[in-house]
Amino acid sequence: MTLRLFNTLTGQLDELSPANGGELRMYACGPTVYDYGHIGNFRTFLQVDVLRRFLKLTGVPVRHVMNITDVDDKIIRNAAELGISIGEYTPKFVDAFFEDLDSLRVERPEFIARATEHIEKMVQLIQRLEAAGAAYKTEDGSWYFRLKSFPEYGKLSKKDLTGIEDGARVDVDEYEKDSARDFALWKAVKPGETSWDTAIGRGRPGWHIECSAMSMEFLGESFDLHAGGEDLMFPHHENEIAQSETATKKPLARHWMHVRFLLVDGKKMSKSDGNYYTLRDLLLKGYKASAVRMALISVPYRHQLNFTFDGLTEATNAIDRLRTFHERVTKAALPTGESEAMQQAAAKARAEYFAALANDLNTADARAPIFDLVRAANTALDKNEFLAGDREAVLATLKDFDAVFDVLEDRDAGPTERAVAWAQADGREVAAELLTRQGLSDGEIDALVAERTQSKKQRNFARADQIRNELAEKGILIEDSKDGVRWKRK
RNA sequence: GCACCGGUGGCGAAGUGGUUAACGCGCUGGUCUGCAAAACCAGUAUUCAUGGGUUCAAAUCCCAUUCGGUGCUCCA
Repeated sequence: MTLRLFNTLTGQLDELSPANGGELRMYACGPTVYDYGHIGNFRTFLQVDVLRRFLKLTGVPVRHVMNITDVDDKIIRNAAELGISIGEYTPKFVDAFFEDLDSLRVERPEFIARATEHIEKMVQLIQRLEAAGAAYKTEDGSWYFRLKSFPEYGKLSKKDLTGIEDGARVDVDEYEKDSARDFALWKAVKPGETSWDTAIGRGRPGWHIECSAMSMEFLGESFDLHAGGEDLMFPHHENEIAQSETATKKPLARHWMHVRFLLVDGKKMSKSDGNYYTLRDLLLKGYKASAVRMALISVPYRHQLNFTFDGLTEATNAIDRLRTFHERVTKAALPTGESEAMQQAAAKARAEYFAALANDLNTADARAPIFDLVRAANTALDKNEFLAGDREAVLATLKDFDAVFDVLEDRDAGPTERAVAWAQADGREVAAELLTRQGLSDGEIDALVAERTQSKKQRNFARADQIRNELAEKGILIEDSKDGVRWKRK
């Protein structure tokens, strides 16, 4: 099954497959590590995760590179305010970023490329551009890309810049540029700023050059897919194309994927509007990492997603349904044999699931057949028509579902515990409820559940209900079934 | 201002010319249960922002209106 993915460059759904057979080589823009990641960042990384997981599920090996921008204006500014170097400033946020990715179960790209570790490659690329007549140095020692040297500029974002007059938006600090739209490749050193002493002078890289240099380093001069948030389309990706293609005379990437911004409560997220959330904020409000993952994944990447707390609750409950079902199918005592109906239902769900994802990663559509299967199987289980031979077929379909969604197994305690530990270490307030929930060990719960079962046998329902209520207060829910008692953490 | 995207049940969200408008959450009633929970069953949009048009046929195409969002500048 071949994935048909919207290609920003062509404006249509194009099949995505490795140009040279073998690995699919992709580059996805990563974070600028000047602060903790917010849910908008993570929507993009999660959607790219969906993409790479689906590729792997369909048998396409992936060579995925993500950059870490660990030098830029904001980082320099923030570090300066604290009176420390950028090398002292960024590690905390790099670590936090990867911890958050782990919490959200985002797979690690095969390669992580840090801007500050590839300065030399960037310098070489700028020299190459200079040789091609596309880069020039200004009096202060900065280097710029000459936009006029790349007539195709704007082909990705479909912008026609020919009609835009120079001077309309000239930045007064940049009067030395040949043209107002020429963009920086290298910024001359300023007093007190981090800089590198290089063949093209002392300074630091412009933002766009790192991606051109590092994608070339890890993926070659032309590769299969380049992805990122929609905001990066212009100017960032447009500039990457200009730099790379001018230097190599080859298409940078055949396929471009852009993830739409999310809204929070119907508005663009911003700190001043008070609707700005990091992953940690949500975990500390008691939401599960899996629910955040589910909520951010369930709306297809090309659609605006309106993030709300109701949406997180919905995701939480949907996951509960799936997990409850998964456990039921796994553990139920079943009559021997195979039922034609269930075999077919599992196969149909699987086929529809794959078809939905292959159609431009339609995650919303992909969920539907899985829930259809859950209902059909629950019904069969209730009627004792679900047979032992059906278990494998249904679990196989769930496994394919989870290969992309990755929410079935309850691993939510870890991220929440980490968030709590981080908040306490950081001197932040932690809700008491969150702490009490962590108060009971599995063994203690098992003991209480056993006592309740015993009480029930003795028809001491008062004691049984008392135990159930006590556990409920601590976020533990009990469910009696014909296959025994099970409990789960809310 | 210019450009783009979208308005589908209480909420989220599929579906982009043709069976009873997926799926999830929620809500109501029922079955099951000592009571719950889970699960299942039934109900919950005669209708897809509004008005007009094209067509044998439109949520799906066209026009207008309206509302919301985004981009044009750092931003995932």
